[in-house]
Amino acid sequence: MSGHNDAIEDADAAIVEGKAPPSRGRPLDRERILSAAIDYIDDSGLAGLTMRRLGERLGVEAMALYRYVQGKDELLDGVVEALVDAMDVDSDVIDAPQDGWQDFVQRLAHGVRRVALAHPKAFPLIASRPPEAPWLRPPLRSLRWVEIFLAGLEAEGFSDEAAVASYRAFSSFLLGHLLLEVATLGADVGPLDVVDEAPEPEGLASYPHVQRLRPALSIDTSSVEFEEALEELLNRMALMRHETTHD
Amino acid sequence: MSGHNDAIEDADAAIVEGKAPPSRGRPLDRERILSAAIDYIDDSGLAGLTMRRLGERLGVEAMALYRYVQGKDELLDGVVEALVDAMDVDSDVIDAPQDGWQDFVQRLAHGVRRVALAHPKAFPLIASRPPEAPWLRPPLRSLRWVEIFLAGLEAEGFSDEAAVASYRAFSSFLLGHLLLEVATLGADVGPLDVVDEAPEPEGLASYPHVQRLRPALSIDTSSVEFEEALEELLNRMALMRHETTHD
DNA sequence: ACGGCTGGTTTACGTTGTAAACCACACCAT
DNA sequence: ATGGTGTGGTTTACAACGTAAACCAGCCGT
Repeated sequence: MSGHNDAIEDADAAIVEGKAPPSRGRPLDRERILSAAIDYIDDSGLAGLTMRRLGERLGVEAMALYRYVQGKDELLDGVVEALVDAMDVDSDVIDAPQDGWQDFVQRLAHGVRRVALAHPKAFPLIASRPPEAPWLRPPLRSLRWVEIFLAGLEAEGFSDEAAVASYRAFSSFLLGHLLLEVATLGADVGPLDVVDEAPEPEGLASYPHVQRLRPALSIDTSSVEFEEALEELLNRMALMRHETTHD
Repeated sequence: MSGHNDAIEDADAAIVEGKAPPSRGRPLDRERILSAAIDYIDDSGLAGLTMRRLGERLGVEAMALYRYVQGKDELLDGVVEALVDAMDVDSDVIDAPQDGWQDFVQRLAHGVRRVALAHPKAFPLIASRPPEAPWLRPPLRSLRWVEIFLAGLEAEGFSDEAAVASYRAFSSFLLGHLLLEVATLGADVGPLDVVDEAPEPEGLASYPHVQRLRPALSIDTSSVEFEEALEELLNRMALMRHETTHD
């Protein structure tokens, strides 16, 4: 299995001289745990993530994790929280100066997308765990984000209704699009583990259109489709803005 | 817990005269199992669904289920399959005569939505389980549907590209929108169980827009928002059609 | 030297999915 | 009637999971 267990025991015998603390290096903290969890999900799928295995990956016994995490649920919540944080780092939406709401929205969308694509197997968690506040929808689930979004739009003339409507349109667009993109990226979304490449859907022959268009139905890895859809959305938002704005 | 266990034992004693077979009525079949599973999820959440409990609900031991279902995974697949079937019954998309692709698409959308709202806690399964064919995306995951969709559009002048693009736009729209709708309906989406009503998100005070607009952020139970978004989509599809069509 | 904290391990238990063996009846040909 | 073969279920068993509870081992300031 591992082969570095012996290494650990070696250390166990060799700690006499260094200041080497028990298990490994620094004493483990919540952040290390969360990022280890994400790593694990990224390369072995959500289904395989288990307290014991996560512990093992960190060179520690499963129960050790419970000092930093309330339980598995809380750990998963922590994972989505971490992903969300990664998103705003990745979209520069907090500090970077924005020119116009379109730029802002675009930046946001791309930031979220980058993270989604970077962690295809973890992303669905965002959609599948209930947010802290029920009216806070994935993937924009942090209060800060929603605030920035709404404030940003209103600062540029969106009415309350227009801003809220835009928020909804934006988040549902992003969620749907990214979930589908991510799903065709080898994700095993959900409780199930990797399902090895379905051989050839039975009875394909009786569905001529599907059969003929099959290659086209696979998602393109390029971002062109996303780009176009996003463009659409921006237009739509622009319309919303003028429908109810009063400047 | 139940109190009809005794009833069963009564029957056990009383089977002498009737032809009453062992456990209960007819001898259990896959369909009964699946619909029991859906019922269970509907009123106790996906997380609580367990082979033993499902068996119990059917008046049978857990292992009995394995005669009709390969395992839990296969059972969950069965559940989504059942839901998808329910959708096409519910949207009359197979037999009912359609007048124009817009009507067709609208029917489809509403059929899917009805099922989603009828089973808010089960619907996310559709999004979370990998489809038989990887290019077959939720929520339109049956070959038949995709075929009908594509064929329907092409019959009315959509080019291959336009039809495929429409298919994608449609499914990602539907998925995103419904997932969000369903999520704010008391669903416990995913592996976690019901999380009891978050008390009041901490630090709400520092997010004025969010705070002020909070009621508006909750989804409206009416279908107006869905209707509008769908309308948007139809317009967009109409554009796609003429962009690449050649008649 | 010593009580207490910190960070971890051990042990233990209940619950889950499921393999394997087992059983009871119904049905049928002999 | 008599045995053989399904069919539809139960029993038993086990490994893996999440996690509570008790238990260490060093380090700390006094």
